[in-house]
Amino acid sequence: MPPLERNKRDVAQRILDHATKLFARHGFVGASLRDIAKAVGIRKPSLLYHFPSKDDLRRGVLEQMLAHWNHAVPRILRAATAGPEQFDAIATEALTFFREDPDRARLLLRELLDRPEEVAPLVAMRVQPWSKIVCDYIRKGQEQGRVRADVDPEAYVAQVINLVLCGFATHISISRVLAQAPEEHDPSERLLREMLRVAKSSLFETGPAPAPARARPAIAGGA
Amino acid sequence: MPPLERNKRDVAQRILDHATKLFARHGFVGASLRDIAKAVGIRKPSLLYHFPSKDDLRRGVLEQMLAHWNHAVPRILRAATAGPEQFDAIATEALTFFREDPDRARLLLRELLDRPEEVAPLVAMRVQPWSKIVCDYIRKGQEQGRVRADVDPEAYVAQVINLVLCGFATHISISRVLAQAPEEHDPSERLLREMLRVAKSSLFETGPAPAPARARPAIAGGA
DNA sequence: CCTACCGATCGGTAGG
DNA sequence: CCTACCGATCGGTAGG
Repeated sequence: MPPLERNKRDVAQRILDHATKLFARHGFVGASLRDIAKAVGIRKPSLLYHFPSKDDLRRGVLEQMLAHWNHAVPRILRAATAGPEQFDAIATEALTFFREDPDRARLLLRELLDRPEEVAPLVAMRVQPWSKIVCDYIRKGQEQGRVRADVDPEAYVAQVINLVLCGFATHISISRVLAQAPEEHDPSERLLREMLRVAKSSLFETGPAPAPARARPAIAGGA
Repeated sequence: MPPLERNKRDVAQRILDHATKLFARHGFVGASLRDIAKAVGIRKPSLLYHFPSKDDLRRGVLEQMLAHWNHAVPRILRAATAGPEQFDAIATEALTFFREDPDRARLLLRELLDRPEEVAPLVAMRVQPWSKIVCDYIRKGQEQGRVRADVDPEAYVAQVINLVLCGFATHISISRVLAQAPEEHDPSERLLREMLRVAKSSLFETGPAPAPARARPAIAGGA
């Protein structure tokens, strides 16, 4: 690639990054092209050379985030072979995506609020493949009796998405609601642990709770 | 109250209602005073007579919503004496608040995203009293062995708030993600049921499963 | 990548 | 409650 082309791509990348942050923080209408350009260190018309309109920039930001998600999915699914331990692995992996940058959750939530008709199918398309896999595992787990019979797989996945998305997007605010005791240092740790616990215990037949030692002979479980 | 005063209040009320809807749909910056005034059927300067600035209008909208919430709380807490059946009652009651008008969830979520520092303490103040009560019931339930020992009461309440708030705010979008089978009529029913199930089964020691009848003598509990 | 400029729309005011 | 008007800022263009 010629150095000029490379340079152009770098600038576009920096624009996308700063736009992501400002859209997430102030919303699409709340973040002006001037502000974004200033954050990048260029003038507004220069920004409009890379992205012909504000809406083009918005789509670019959304696409980049979904592309990042696509990149994280294989790593997530590699850990998905069901069972309580694997659940922790897949969950931790999925949480990492938003933990890396909470602006992702905020941006996605804003887009879902601002343009449901446009964004929902876009998200659905990206979610469907791994949602399908997770649902299949849930159903298999139900047949084996590991997973609660009353779980509605698709609806369960939707709830977990809600939990994670909203949890990260508002975790600052919700932390404060929680932090009535000001001596607490990082309430988000507590919130994250409980988020995981809720998702997990509502899925599996029996939680990891210390079973009341009913003196049951150990069973050599099949794979 | 003189008829002129009464008329003024009615107009202010209609302004608040339309502002709530438009703020919820397009966000605070995305909804202009002109649009709101037009929806009410008056001109912009007339609107500014009732609410001196756009920010005054925003605070008015937020206050009205929190006031509505305060009005609903006693009804909710009346159903709160813990136990699996009461859980359904209190949950249904709480859901009614957002079901009456999903714009409430959208508005609150937007405010939490736009102005976390300002809104979080405001919400915390309104949530604290009943959150405290619910947490006490959870702890009592834990002592009695009805509620899972590994539940973190405050964090659990935060997760349920997330679940409900985000669930209603984005239920249109999330429904579409779910509705891969187009023959489904109302996916929101499925989502709501699963939302309730997740909240419930992650709280109680054993789900609504037939308890193994341990023939425990009834205890006349003191206050 | 810039300066200079465009019409449109924003929240808000004057004055009645 | 209105008409008329304000400066500021918006997204976007011309032209280099």
